[in-house]
This record gives sequence, C-alpha cells and structure tokens, in this order.
Amino acid sequence: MRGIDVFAIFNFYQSNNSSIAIKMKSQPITIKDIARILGISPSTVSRALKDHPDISPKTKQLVQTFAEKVNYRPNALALSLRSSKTNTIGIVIPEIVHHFFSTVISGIEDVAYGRGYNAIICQTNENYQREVIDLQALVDNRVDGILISMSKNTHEFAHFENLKENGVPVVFFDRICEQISSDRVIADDFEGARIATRHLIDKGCKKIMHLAAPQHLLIGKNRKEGYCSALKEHKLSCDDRLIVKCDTRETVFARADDIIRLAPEVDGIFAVNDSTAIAAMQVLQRNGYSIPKDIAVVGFGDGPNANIAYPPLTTVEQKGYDIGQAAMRLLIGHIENNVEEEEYETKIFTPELVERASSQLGTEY
Amino acid sequence: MRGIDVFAIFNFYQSNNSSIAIKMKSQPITIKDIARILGISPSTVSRALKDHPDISPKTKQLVQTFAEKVNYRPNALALSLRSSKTNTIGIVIPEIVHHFFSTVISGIEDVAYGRGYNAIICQTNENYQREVIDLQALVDNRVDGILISMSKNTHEFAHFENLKENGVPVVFFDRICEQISSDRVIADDFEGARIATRHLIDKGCKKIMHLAAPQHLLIGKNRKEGYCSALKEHKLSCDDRLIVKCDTRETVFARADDIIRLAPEVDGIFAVNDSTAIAAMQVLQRNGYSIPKDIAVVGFGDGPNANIAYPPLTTVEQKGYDIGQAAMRLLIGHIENNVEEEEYETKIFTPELVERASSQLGTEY
DNA sequence: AACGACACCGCAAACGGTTGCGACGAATTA
DNA sequence: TAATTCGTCGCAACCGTTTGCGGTGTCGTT
Repeated sequence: MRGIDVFAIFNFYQSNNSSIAIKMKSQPITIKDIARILGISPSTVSRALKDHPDISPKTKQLVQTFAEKVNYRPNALALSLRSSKTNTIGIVIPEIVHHFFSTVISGIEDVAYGRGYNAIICQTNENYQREVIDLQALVDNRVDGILISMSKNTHEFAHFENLKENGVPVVFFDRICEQISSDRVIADDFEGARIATRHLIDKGCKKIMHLAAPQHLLIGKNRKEGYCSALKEHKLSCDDRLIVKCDTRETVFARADDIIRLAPEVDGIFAVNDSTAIAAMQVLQRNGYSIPKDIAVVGFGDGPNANIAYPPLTTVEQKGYDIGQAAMRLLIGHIENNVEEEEYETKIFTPELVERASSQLGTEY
Repeated sequence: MRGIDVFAIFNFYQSNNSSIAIKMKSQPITIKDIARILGISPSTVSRALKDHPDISPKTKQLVQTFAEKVNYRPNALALSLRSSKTNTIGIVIPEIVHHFFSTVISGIEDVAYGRGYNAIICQTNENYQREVIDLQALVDNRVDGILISMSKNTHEFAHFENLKENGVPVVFFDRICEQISSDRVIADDFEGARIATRHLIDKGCKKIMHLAAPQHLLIGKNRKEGYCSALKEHKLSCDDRLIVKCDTRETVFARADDIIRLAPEVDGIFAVNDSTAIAAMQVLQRNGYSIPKDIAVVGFGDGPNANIAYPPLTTVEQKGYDIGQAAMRLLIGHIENNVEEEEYETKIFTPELVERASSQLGTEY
C-alpha cells in the first residue's frame, strides 16, 4: 500500500525535477528533501545511506536507490561544520609562476588527491601583509593544516605563532622560518653546491669561478659555502677574487667585463643558478671561448632551462616534486595522528647532479 | 553593578585563556562563547558585532572590545552554510608545472584576492577521470564558481553539463569545450601565428619554413592556418613542403635531417612554440648557419625560454596573466549578478609580438 | 496475560552564525 | 491615567548533517 504511494511521489519528483533542471538552477537536493519526499525522517535517510544496522533492508534499498536517481551528494560544508574537519589544506607560497614552486605544488597536489584532500593556494607575491591576511583566511576557513614557504619580506612571526596557538598543523618548506619550531622540508643547498663543484673538479678543473647570489640570502650563503667546502676537500684554495657577485641574466651582462677578465685563468664555473650559468656561457662564447672545451660550466637547478641551453647545461636538480610530496605527507601525519607530539621533524633533500654537455671539460660540443 | 561582574569574568577569561593557550590547542572562540561569558544572548552578540541599530551603544562597546581582546573570528564554514556563499572558486587545469598555466593562475589569484575570493586548485594531469572527480569535489564544497581548462583526454562532457544543471557558474579558458555553451577566454592562435609570420615577411623573408604541431590539436591547426594566411596576404605561396611536423625539442632533433635539407632554400622559420624554435636554431647553428644572419627565426610564446636562447628569440607572447584576470572577472560577474542572462561572452586575447635578435634577418648577433 | 527482547524509526540537540518577530520596560503622548 | 511609541534584547528557526536516546510495534516466552 504505502509502497505504491511512495513510488508515485518518486516518479512525480523525477519528472518534475528533470523538467525544472532545464529551465532553472535547481538547488542541490538535501537529505531533508529526500526525507520529505519519501515520507520518512532525515535521520533515517542519513542512517540508511550509510548502512546503519538500525534501518530495515527495505528502507535502505528505497533510500539508496532514490538517492542514486536524484544524484544526491552530501553538502561538504555541513559535514565540515559538524565534524570540524574540512579535508582541505592551505598552501602559502611567494609566487606560483616559478618552476620550483609550481613543481612543489604539483607534488603536494598529487599526494593530497590520493588522500582525499583539497588544496587552497595563496600566493603572497613576497608581500608580508598578504601573507598575514592569507593565513588568517585559511584559519577562518578551518583548513586542516597549512604548508608555507615564507615571503622574503617577512621579518615578524606573530602570524606564525598564531597558527600554533590556534592548533593548526603547519609544515614549512624551502623558505622555512628559523624562529618558529615546526616541521620542515628543505633542499640542501650546501650539499648541492658541493656536489656541483666536486663534479667540476672530477672533470679536471683546477681553478673554478663562482657566480654568487647576495650573501644575506640563505641560498647565496649556503651555495657559496658548499663551493668553498668542495674546493678545500681537494686542497684547492677558495679565492675571493674568483667569486663574482651576479645571480641573474642582467647582472651577468652588467659584470661581463669582470668575467671576461678572469676567464683566461679559470677552467670551470659554478653558477648559483641556471639562468646565470647560461648567460655566462653566452658571454664567454661571444668572446671566443668554447664551452665546454675551454671552460666547463655547472648551474644550480631552477628549471627546465638547462635542456634548452647551448650546450645543454649540467646542473643539480632541486627535487621540488619530492619536497612537495614529503611536506604533504608530514602534514597529513600531523593532521591524522592528533597525537600531541612536540617532536618536530626536518626532512632534507639533497639535489642530484644531472650531467650534460656543458661540464665535459676539454671536449667539443 | 552588573558592569563590575562582567569585567571580573572578562578578566578571568583573559588570564585563563592565555594560560591555556600555552599548554594546549584552544578551540577558536565562538559567538556563543562570548554570549555565555558576557551573560547575553548570541543574537545580541552577533548584532553588536555588526553595528545593528537595535543594540545599545554600551552593549556594542562591551561586545566589540571583548571580541577584539579574545581575537574573535567568525567561522567561515558556518557563514557559508547559512548564506550558501563560500567566497571560494575552483580552478581545474591540466598541469600546474607549465609556464602558461601558472601564469594564468597568477592572474586569477590576483583578481580573486582583490575581490575577497579564495581559490581551490585542482590539477587533472590530463586525466579525464580526475577531471570528473575534481569537479564533483568542487561542487560538493559549494564553490561559488569554477574556472576550467579542459584535459586533452576529455571526450565526454556530461560532467560539464552537470555543472550547469547544478547552477554553478563556469568559465572556460584556453582549452575550451566547444560542445558546451559558456563563457570563454582564449588566446587567438590564428592571429598570433599571422603576426609572427608577417613579422618575418616584414624583415625581408621570402621563403618561410613552419615547424608545426599535430593538426588534430586546435593549436596546431590554428597556428598553421595563421601562418598560411599571412603568406597569402603577401602573395606568397603556402607550400606544404616547407611544413615540418615537429613540436618538441626531441622531434626537432629527430627530424633534423629534413630541416637541414630545406635550410638552403629558406630564409625564415616560424615555429609552433619556443622550445621548438630554440632547438631548430641549435640544429642550424651546428650545421654552419648563422642566426639571424642567414635565417630569421620566430617562436610562439610558451615561457621565459625565449630570453635565454642564443640569440634571444623573437616570439609572440600569450598573455596568460591577462587571460587569468579576464576569466576571473567574467566569473565574478556571473556570481555576483545572479541575473539569469543566457548571454555567454567570449574574450579573445591576441598574442603580442616581442621582437628580439633572432628575427633580424641579415644582421650579425 | 504480562513480560522482556528486539527491530525499526523519529525527536531533538548540536556544529556556528543570522534574522524575523515578539517581549518587555521606559518614555512619550493623548 | 491609559495608550502608544521607542529602544533593547532574547526566542526560535534555519542552513544540512549526524547521533544519542527514547518510543513504538511485533514477536516469543513464561
């Protein structure tokens, strides 16, 4: 008896709904809608949908097939509000248009997707104020955790402290905040530079120039020190005269004279990044030097430029994708083991040498 | 009388809260907490916080300063649930690690930030299934609108139709779906190719080779047709013999022989993208040709490679940032004017010529 | 016939916030 | 003095979902 009624309404709803769908934006169907149409209570619908033992097989069947027909989907907002779990994490980075950072994001995304998390991405454009506001917005939206790479212009850390007080799990990556104890995932610039420089020495270089970034930046300092360390390992002196301060294409051209003046006495160059290395090769080539026959060159991986260079550039690759994955895994660990371990972890990724033509000293390309 | 009581509790709460903050993750404070502590109702607190005229100045003052002290922040989830407005939009793209796409995202982000929107980013990795799931997740999270660039492997469009039925505003950009009527923001590949080819002709080229992408891809087809169109404009014939099918660095090297065989009779090359153009230059240079003295080269902008090339590559820039901004603005228009206009707009961005050394036919670099 | 056991389902509160409406006291007006 | 107005505030419902608990009806058991 009652079954007939229900199915009448059922069919009515179906045809009615589909005709509506053509004309207007129909609000998504809710559990209450289903309950009203089927003449049962929302709680029964809820339980039926998740196979609760209290519900009879018939009711379950009815509710489940109906929900299927009308394409019911639970409202994630309501679920989040009730459970205080959004399955969403926040990412705060200086800029997206940067090969390294977008690679990291890609790694984060892939792990997140596999574990059922969504990612809200905020780009600070190296702006401190925006970093503060972005973090606040993420907290307001009750993200389950946050991954941060700090802006260059951030010198106060109250907004980071604030996260800890709010109980939001945080993992810093790449541009970590030394003043805040937390999980960290970083690339080992020192070791990367040492590997690059060692490689030049292995290739037979006796006197190696370094194109360096400003020493107040961590990467500038660490990469230079890695360079010096490799030299000393091999009883070579670390001569300040061989260190030219330039870290962009433009600054290379601006200091081209200095490079050319030093060129006759060196047989290798380690540049703080790839675009600097490539620009240096071009300056040298224009002045009659042959790479890698006369001078071998190694860069430091900031993208896919190395392959395009002429000759293809030997470089050390920063494993952005791995860093992203590791950071996300660490974060998930903190989110899902609500264990209050004050034990913070630091994961270090050592860059990997990718050997190409530019470092084959003495050979023609 | 009562004032004294309240402030006593006030102070108690303050000291109590701060001591808690040190030890444990304190749950964020809610309107109900404030109401309980201040001995008034949640509705009064809510109204006081937004200067409702029904509330007395004294109460407003009390509530507002207290909220300030305890750093009250409204729960965005609760607001969204009630208002059905999340101030969040979804972005679905094939891959993040791609200069063009990350540039688009940057444009989207900046507009979104200015208008108070957050962005959830999903990367499909050119996977149809993932595209479906990502869209569903965005709808479940009740985003206010969605920006999509389609995956290459998407050949069914039910999930797009589904969005329209759910009443979610959608704007397609770059990889649009021709089968779905909607707002669109695209780059004009045809016109870009025409501009590039025209430029070569202006520089004195009489016979221009084209390195083309597969013709079943829209960009391959449009760019080739733009190339032909420019030739015909200038009474030059569009000779299929001068069209070499290669669109990556690897395919250029694979078909190097074909290119070298044609080289003696051509004085210009238009390549379907920058990396192809750069690889072609390298092949030619290795075979004794001088660029741009013997042969002028123009690429098609897919990144910052052009600057790094030797010689610097003339190219047409796809305005990713502008496309992102425009797409977001269109979307916001649809979200905020809930006017039901079935008028869909298509914005077309014409690439812009960026002239560098590689196209200065006859000159030495 | 009265009892407990069990299957099945609904009520109501909760998550955090908003808002229409009614209540109450005080001040103003007739 | 009685009626009206106004300034303040709280009740309760609502957004969509979950869940503890209590209620109902149908059995079988003694």
